[in-house]
Amino acid sequence: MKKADCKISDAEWIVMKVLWEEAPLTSAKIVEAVGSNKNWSPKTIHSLISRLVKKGALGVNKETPLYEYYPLVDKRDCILDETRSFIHKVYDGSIHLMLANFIKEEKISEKEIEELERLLNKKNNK
Amino acid sequence: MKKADCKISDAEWIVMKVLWEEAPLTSAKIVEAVGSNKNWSPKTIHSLISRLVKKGALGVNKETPLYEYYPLVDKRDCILDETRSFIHKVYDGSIHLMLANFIKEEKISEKEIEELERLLNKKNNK
DNA sequence: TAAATTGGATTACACTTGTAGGACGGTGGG
DNA sequence: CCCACCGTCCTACAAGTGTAATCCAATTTA
Repeated sequence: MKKADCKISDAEWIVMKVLWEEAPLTSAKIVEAVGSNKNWSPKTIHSLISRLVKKGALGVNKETPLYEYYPLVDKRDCILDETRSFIHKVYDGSIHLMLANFIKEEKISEKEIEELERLLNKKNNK
Repeated sequence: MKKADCKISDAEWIVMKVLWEEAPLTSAKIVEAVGSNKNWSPKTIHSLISRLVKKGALGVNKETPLYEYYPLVDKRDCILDETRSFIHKVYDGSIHLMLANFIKEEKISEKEIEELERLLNKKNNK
């Protein structure tokens, strides 16, 4: 699981999330898992899988009769990357600005607020 | 200032941020403002400006000898859009998951933590 | 005033992305 | 045993992006 430069596009993320949830999977399984929330032709999903393999984000086990695919990049790393580039683009890199804006703009339930407060507290005491 | 579908690319965001900061500006001014943090040819910046005009994200005042450009889309709306699509891609739309992850992963100073707590509090009491 | 620079419009060009389709060979059902 | 369908690999193709260059007219500069 390398960090690598995982440049994963929007559509590809959907496939990756499936594999991060459960792996290895055959392409049929992936198609099935994705199918529920996206209306793509299986061909499209195959394309995405191939691209991800070529990019080095997915690995393939060719021993099995039907190839099995599994992630080669770490989900956490990809999330961090994606997050950083988002924050950089929109907030000029200011995490603080971003969090503040979020808390202000988005509707969060009271329970969630309490949990976030708890998290902040834990962080503060560390 | 319409909300419109502001599909602004990474590079274009840099230009928009300049104009949201101060407008209207001539292209020379924009080039100058961008120049400091990006190493683009002025030509590149002109291209971006034109695209933004074509997209309807920027307006032009052609009365002045040198055209003056200004935003037609609201910054806040664009941020919200961008944010939503980020959260949807990475966190399946869960704002809460996202905030929690942030607080966990990123290094935030103690002062910032306190301010965030203050914000959360205000939100909670509202 | 002639030359050099700049601004705006148009064009360029390779790469990525979304979204498949076609060819070919293996597998499963009748 | 033969055919239809699925998985793989390759190809396609238009739109969007990053990153300019060209052409022409206006403007600044020597």
